[in-house]
Amino acid sequence: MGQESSVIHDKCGVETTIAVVGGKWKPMILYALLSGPRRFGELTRLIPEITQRMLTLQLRELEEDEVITREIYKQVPPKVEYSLTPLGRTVEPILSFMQQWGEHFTNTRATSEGHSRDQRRDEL
Amino acid sequence: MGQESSVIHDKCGVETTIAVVGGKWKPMILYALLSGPRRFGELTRLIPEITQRMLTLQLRELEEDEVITREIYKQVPPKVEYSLTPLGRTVEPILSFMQQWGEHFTNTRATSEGHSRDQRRDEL
DNA sequence: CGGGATCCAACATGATACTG
DNA sequence: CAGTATCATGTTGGATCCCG
Repeated sequence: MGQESSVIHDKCGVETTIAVVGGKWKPMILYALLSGPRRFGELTRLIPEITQRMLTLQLRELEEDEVITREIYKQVPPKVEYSLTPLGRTVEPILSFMQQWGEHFTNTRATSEGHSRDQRRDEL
Repeated sequence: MGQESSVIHDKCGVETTIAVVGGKWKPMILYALLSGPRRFGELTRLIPEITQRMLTLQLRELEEDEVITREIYKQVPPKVEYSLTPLGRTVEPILSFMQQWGEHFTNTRATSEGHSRDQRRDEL
């Protein structure tokens, strides 16, 4: 009883996943960290389009989510290294799945026809 | 040569996936459609918090991405039905993976400690 | 019933300059 | 080097009213 419409209160893990690994920059940041610890400056060079501001903000969020760690070496000039946590390493498979589905999606649509909603997701 | 920094131009499928199934409403809409075709009014009842405007916008995007179809029955009062396309049905597994990773993430963090970034993703 | 049109608030992101 | 601070803009979502 009470399932009259079975309303969806599906604040599901999907949202969580998107919140943690989604967005414009986090996938690239995480991808950059898969190969090992990186310094702030390295990340800006690996992801040239990102601003310092956004990199800082995204790194702080990832850190708060315990997906990465931030290690400060007390020295001059300053050195800070970012690394994936064990939890952070579990993102690799999910990113991989999302990547694959995204490519499948793009390929499927590319075959049958070619119109696009925003600025062509497959442009680069 | 030329791979000096191996810059990440990873406008990868991850972004595509997020663009198609991500966001605040699309997962719920897709979930609602997994069980079969739904009318506009049904969807608003299944997802009470969504506004008509957002439901319309999201449905249009999903339609343009060929994830769903929109069938208009010419009659009075008007009747419109939304259904998943075959491509749309392929989202089920990826949504499932994202769901599972999101729950794993939440559980992992819940055990060791309890602080949160935004308004607790696991609140409901 | 199933929207479209308009206006507005909130948030995400960008540009630029400055600092310990 | 690794940020912070400030300001401007873009994008998203909500509220409300109207229409075939």
